Amino acid sequence: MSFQSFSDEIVGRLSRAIEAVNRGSEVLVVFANCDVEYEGRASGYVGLGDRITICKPDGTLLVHRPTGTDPVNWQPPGSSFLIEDSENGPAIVARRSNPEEVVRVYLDLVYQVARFEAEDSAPLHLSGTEMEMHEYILENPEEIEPGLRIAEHEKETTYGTIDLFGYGEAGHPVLMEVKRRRATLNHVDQLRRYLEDYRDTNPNARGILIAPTASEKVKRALKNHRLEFVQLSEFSAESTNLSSMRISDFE
Amino acid sequence: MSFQSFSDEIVGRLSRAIEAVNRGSEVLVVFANCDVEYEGRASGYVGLGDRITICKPDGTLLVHRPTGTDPVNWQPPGSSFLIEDSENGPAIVARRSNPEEVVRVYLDLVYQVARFEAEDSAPLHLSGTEMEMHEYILENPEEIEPGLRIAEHEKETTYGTIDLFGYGEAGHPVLMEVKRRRATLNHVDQLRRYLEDYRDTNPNARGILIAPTASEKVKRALKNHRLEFVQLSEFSAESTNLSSMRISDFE
DNA sequence: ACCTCCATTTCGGGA
DNA sequence: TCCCGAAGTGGAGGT
Repeated sequence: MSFQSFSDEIVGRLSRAIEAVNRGSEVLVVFANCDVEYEGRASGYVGLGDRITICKPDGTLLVHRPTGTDPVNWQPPGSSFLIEDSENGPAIVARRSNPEEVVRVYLDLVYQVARFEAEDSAPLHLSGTEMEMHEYILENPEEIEPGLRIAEHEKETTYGTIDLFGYGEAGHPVLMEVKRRRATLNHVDQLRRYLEDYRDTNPNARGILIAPTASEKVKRALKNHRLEFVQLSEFSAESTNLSSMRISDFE
Repeated sequence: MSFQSFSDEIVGRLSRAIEAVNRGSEVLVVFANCDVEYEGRASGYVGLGDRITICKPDGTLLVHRPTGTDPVNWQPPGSSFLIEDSENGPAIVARRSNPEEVVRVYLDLVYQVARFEAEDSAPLHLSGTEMEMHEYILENPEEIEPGLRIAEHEKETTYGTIDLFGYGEAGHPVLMEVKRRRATLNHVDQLRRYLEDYRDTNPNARGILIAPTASEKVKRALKNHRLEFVQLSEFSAESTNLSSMRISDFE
């Protein structure tokens, strides 16, 4: 079998498979040695290597190396696929507009082509998010401080959304920024930004950063700006034993 | 063929494949109807659906739905794999510590199992990054403003790293924060934070946010804090035609 | 190991 | 559509 005929056969198989992907009915997975070219918001190139290319029916392209969580190249949902038979051999092309971007996977050697008629409509249930932390605090404001009364959730202001807004025991407004993981200087900035408007009119307005942990540097930055830190690590489902939860707990 | 024997056969094939993955020599890709359980920093569950599960030799697990760029569940590099034959059928288990996390892919129906002895050591060359923007400004400071002299790149301070630090024509210190895409309020915060120390001792210290675009709100926020905006969209490789670049330009 | 910040971030929600 | 902020963010680079 000459290279040309091999290439023709592959191109035919890939073209038929890509049609099915563009119709929205199948996932295409190609195991191949390839190099990849990208141009769009940035531009890039990665030389020959063994990779797994996935074309999803929603127009997502993924090119995965044998290492790492993130694809080495990709195209977000909404792209359209095309097999180009260039002089360098067949290439999987994924193109989108807004922004104009194109990824070309030049197939040097195709090991395997797999088509997968996949159906998946199950919702993902995720627990331990920041939103759940909000809800926990709404139901247990005393965990933040005695006498705290929470008046608003996701309060919109000119310069962003305050996670939780309320009033302390002394009646002063309290702005709360909640983080589900270790607080950073950025989070301090965020809280300061929200608070600015309030302190203009009410110098006694308070700001509390709520997170499971914070470095000394972050705590110092908070102090310098007359902001407070409240540690809150355990919330909601933390105590429930997930090893005993399955479908029942999520539906 | 009874279900039991089917399961036994699959478990055997998967176990042998997982061994190869843990040895670091192969990628395993499983096309299956499955449900997935995750517990770690958060916890989650997604019901039955057709998905592609990828086990990489560096200990990365990916579970991909037929839609979306991101996996519905995953485990970062460093995890170790195991086939568990539970009462619910065989499951691919990926576990890691620090943080302690586990993902279980319960295989309800396996359509296909693919093993891929993949070798990939090609470096990724990416162009159009923020670092390239820095370099462009270092070489063309006049694009920011006439008379600007840049003294330091990535200048470390107590509260973060200043992208570019220099002196304006009048001799005042100039702090620059560079963004490769549209500037946000967060970026304004970042610049303000860096500038605070300087304005304590030198009220004439200036701050410039450099980005291709910024919303009116961001520009207003900058003005309110006596900060400046400089638009810089074209830099370095923008003019070079990538359609004519291939291996030669990257090596 | 911690800190900091970029990313072709992606994704979701609201105006 | 843009804007804003979370994410099980991941990943790199420095200390």
